[in-house]
Amino acid sequence: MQVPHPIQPSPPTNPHKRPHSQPHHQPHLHLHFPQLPHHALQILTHLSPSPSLLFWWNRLIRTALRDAAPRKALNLYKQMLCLGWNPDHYTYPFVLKASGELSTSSCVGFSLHSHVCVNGYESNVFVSNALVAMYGKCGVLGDARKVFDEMSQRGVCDGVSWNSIVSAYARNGEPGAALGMFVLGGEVDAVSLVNVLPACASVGAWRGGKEVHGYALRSGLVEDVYVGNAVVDMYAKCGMMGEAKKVFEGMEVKDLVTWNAMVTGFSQSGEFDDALVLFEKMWENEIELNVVTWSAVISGYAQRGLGFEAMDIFRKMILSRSAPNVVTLVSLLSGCAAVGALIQGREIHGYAIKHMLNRPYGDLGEDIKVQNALIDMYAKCKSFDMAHSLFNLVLPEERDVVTWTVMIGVACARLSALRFGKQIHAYVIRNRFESAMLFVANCLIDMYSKCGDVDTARNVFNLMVQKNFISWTSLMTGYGMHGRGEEALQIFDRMQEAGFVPDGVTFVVVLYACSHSGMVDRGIKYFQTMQREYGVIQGAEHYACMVDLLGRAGRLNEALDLIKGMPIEPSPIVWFTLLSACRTHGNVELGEYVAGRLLDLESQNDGSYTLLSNMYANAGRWKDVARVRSLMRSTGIRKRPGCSWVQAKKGTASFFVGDRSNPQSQEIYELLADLIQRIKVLGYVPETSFALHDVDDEEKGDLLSEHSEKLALAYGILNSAPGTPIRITKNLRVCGDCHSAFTFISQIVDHEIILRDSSRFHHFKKGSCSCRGYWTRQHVFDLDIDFSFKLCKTASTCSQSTVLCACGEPSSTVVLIVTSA
DNA sequence: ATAGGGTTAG
Repeated sequence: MQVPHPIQPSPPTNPHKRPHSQPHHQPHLHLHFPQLPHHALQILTHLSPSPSLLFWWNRLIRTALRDAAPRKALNLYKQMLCLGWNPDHYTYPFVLKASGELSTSSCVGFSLHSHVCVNGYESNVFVSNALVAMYGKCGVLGDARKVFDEMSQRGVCDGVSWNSIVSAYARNGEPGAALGMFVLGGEVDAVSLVNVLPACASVGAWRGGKEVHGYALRSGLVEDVYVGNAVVDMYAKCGMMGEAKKVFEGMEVKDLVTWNAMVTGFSQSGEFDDALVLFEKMWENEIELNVVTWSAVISGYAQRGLGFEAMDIFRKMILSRSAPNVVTLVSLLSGCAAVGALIQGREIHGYAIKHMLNRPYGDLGEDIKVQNALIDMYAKCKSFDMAHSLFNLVLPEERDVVTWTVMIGVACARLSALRFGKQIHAYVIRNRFESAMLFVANCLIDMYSKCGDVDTARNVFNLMVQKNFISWTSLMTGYGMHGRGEEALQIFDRMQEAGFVPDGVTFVVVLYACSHSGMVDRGIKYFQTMQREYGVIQGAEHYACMVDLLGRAGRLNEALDLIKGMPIEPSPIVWFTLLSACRTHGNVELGEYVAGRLLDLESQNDGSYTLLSNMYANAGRWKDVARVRSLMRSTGIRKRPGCSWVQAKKGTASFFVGDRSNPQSQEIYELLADLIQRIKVLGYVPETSFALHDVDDEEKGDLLSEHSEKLALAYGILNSAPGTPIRITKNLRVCGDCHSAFTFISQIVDHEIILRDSSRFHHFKKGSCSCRGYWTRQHVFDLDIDFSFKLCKTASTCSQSTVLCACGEPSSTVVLIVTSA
């Protein structure tokens, strides 16, 4: 075999083989480049290792990386080691990048790190920076920080090192730490901004984001399209689509990511119509769409329960030769599941078999996501046999928590929650999978607490062999949620005895528990000691808790002073809490001032307007109520609709005001009319003033009896066995008239009624009501997630995977499955 | 001759 000389493989040996379209005088090196790797590899495998030829290996690996084939790059590296070559300081940055891009397992990364040390390249700044980046991408924050700290001790950190560590924190759910490192770091370039903006976005720190935007404008870095895109995305994620649009329109250079960020922003902020308009525009302008664009639109439809529309987009996508990926298919399947579209689901299954699953070099971790979505889809389409056989096809070692969760949802849908819990225990014991055990048990604690049964939550907690930080916090939250502050604080003490160190979240829970249980002085004490003794920095959330604590006790001026003395910018939630307290205590003057501050910050939030209007209504200042309403009308801000849902034998049903979409609507309205007649005899008087808060003036009379919570109650009564409790959830606060009606109704029906709304629990029992609890911002956010349930066309066809799609968090899914079991 | 940090969809 004749081997060409490796040093000059690129000049063509036969110029006649060149394509005719290429003029002869062109430099020909790049023309033959695509063929190079293949030959070079053949040649290299026949040569004995030598440092002067190492360059060719590096070049091969670089080519693989550029071709977006990280696995190939790592295989080449393995091959060169097997053939006895020694990598150098150029090789490592390449292979580290490749292993970061795979990021499915940090094992490769760890062994590469040890190779680096053995060969003595850890002092090379390029190599160390690549290590930090690799660890960041693999989610091994501790090691990323270790490498960074070693560099920093040697004083060799440069701009790239700082950017790498910021990126590591930002992409691993530590936006606070990312921002901290950004502030500490020295020089700021485009990449620094692109790293820090998503961190701002993920915590809604739009004020900080705005400053970064300002800096980008002043420094001229906005010209960089990556920076512009990150700014657009930051505003979009903070729900400030107006700002996002302004930046978008001002950008001279836009790319596909810019458009995609806008489409996603509109879709996620509830302005899906605008997203579609933009999508059409991209289509008209013949912008080449990629998988992200298509998936965003598909998931937009799927999240709204519009499975058939999602399917249409999918077909369009295939026709335009875009390749769907795992994200696309999972969104699509959840859409099919939502509308019970079995035939379309099968179509996607066929596509998946042909193009995705069982690829020789496919990523198993990705495949399982499609498998899970398929199983879920078949189950939701009542094709249980198919779901079972698919489940059996998944190898036991590949099954993950989601697989089991989906299957348990199929297998034990009719069992009570407790039996479900036992199944989980059994599965966990069988699989000796402690981390999942913890995860599920923590979910159970959360679920039982939210269902109003904190004592069972305590039992789950007591039975846990292994507890982690979340377990303690969840139970403490459960007690706080039910106004059992003393018990919450006991858990707080015991948690520390068990060796767990409280963090910022713990103190939010502690302060809220104090707040709701009226333990003002103890709350103040914890607030003062948290920083001094525990080293936990007081954030906006803690100030919000304190404002709530003082506000509930009627100490409004102290609350205001506290806000004025805040070392950080008061967030909207802080002002909102004070406004809420002003309404409770009827302090209209202060309320007006606070509302002014709040609207300066968040002019788009319908909640602020509603609170203000309710405050005026409580004070009987109807002219002001009308003024707020016309302000809302003129600025185009719409009050978000009230929605209630209830669990009964048939599953979960949900209702808007005056909703008639439920098949049982006629019975529901008849029962409601009957109940109202009967409670009027007992002394119930409809309180029409409350109607003003929720509906337009001209409709107030009639619609009082059609409030979503009343409809949900009637449905619950129709579909529950006598003696069983009825559990209703509402996304907003329950209206005063409904509260009074529920109290009377609980006197004449054989059901205890537990209503959870956006502020607390209400237990109605035999003609009396006890209200207890509090909600943190997280809880209200949970309600928003549940609210998206209703966005699915009808409750009976809404699936858990739709909700999974909406909230994107498996823990919520587990909770929802348990709740509906 | 060759190197490290970057945005969007679930």
